[in-house]
Amino acid sequence: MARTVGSNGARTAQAIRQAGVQLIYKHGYEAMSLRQLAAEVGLQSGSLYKYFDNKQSLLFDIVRDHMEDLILRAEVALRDGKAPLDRLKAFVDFHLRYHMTRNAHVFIANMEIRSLDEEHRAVVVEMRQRYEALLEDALRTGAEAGIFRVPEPRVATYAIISMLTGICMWYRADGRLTQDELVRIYTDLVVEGVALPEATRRAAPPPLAAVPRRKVKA
Amino acid sequence: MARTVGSNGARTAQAIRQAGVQLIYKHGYEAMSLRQLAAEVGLQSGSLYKYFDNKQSLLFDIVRDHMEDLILRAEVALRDGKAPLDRLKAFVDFHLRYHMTRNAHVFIANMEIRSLDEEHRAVVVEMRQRYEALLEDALRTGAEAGIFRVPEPRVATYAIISMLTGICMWYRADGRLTQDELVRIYTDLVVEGVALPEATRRAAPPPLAAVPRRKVKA
DNA sequence: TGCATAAACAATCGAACGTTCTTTTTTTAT
DNA sequence: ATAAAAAAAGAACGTTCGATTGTTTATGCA
Repeated sequence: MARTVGSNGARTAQAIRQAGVQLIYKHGYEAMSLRQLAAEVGLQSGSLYKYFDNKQSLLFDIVRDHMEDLILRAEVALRDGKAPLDRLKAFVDFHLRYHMTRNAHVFIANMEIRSLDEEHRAVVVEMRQRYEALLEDALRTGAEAGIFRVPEPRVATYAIISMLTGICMWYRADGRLTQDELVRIYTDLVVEGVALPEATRRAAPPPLAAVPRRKVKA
Repeated sequence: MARTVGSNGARTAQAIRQAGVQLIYKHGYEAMSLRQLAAEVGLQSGSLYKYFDNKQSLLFDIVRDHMEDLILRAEVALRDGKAPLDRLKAFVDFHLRYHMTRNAHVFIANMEIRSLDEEHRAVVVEMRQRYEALLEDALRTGAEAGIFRVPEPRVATYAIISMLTGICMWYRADGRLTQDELVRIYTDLVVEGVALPEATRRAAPPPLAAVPRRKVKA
């Protein structure tokens, strides 16, 4: 056998990418062998090299593409960013939903940075900083406007992003809570943690709408 | 050569453990080779097997010991736990300082769980749940007492722990902010995010003392 | 229909891996 | 002083890894 019937380069490339994401997610980059990956898409390991230069560049491609997508969508989500509080809420909403949906990609982008060599890592780190700046800017302008209590926007950015990103460690689509409910819970946590009471009461009546808040006590 | 002058089993075991932590932290468990580890402590790779059964059990020993230490110290820190708010603050304080100090251990325990085989992983997961329960209990009792606004203690636990643990991704001992300052910042974030306004104002005047709070505006 | 090209196979390379075993040297205890 | 025990060396093992190469087959276009 050589070229197999119905084979198609674009489709195979796609399959390799998808299987690669899943395998790296499950076993880690180092632990995933190219033979394993090849078997997953029904190829011999050597054939993979039609689709990437080497194992390292496969990882980089996956991470870079993911980061590009993340930044692009985030910028869209915050585009008509008016008040800092709105941008903060939009960021939380976007980040959470994205991380709930792209579980594997996100995990890889966060955990396998160390497996990238110097130059590739530098690129990804720079992209991540660009992404983080979206939140940090909102926090900083909010603090300067006197509606956020954020003495250290950089630290708060790290803290909030860590908190939100953590959801991809345990979220399951068939879990007890819906995406909307989770977004609600996290948004409350973040907004209450960051915004001055006056700001929230003035700017946003009851934060979203549906799920009853402050059921406890009165 | 065979046994080297001044060699000592206990000391070597210690050195192996330490070097193992550093190498796994830097390169990941899969990426760390035993030859690399052996070279780090000045041994031949085969000689390592005097000190562990195999690579897997080295990882497990490191993670297990760390988790035991973590839980033990946490229980001590929360021992005289009175009010939920005090226990919450104590947890934040402890968790942060521990994670700032034991950077590498913490990172390994969090990231290399996937590299453990079934039985070992089950043990570690169980320990982690025991640790998480310390925070979850505080949140739950606080919510039931009506001083916390926490509709989902389990989710809030994940969120808070993720946020706090994230500090070991960027904290450096020689950084701009001191441990005390960081503890202050994070504590404010968490307490404000979780406690009802009445509770904080009544129970805790100005949370700690030193660093000026709410400098922004009035 | 014929042909260039794309797609995949099949075999193989050297290096590195975890692990085992035997031997040698040092230390310790008698 | 001597024997037992401890500590490490060092060689070798079977495997697996990422990567390379040459070949074969299917496809799409002229």
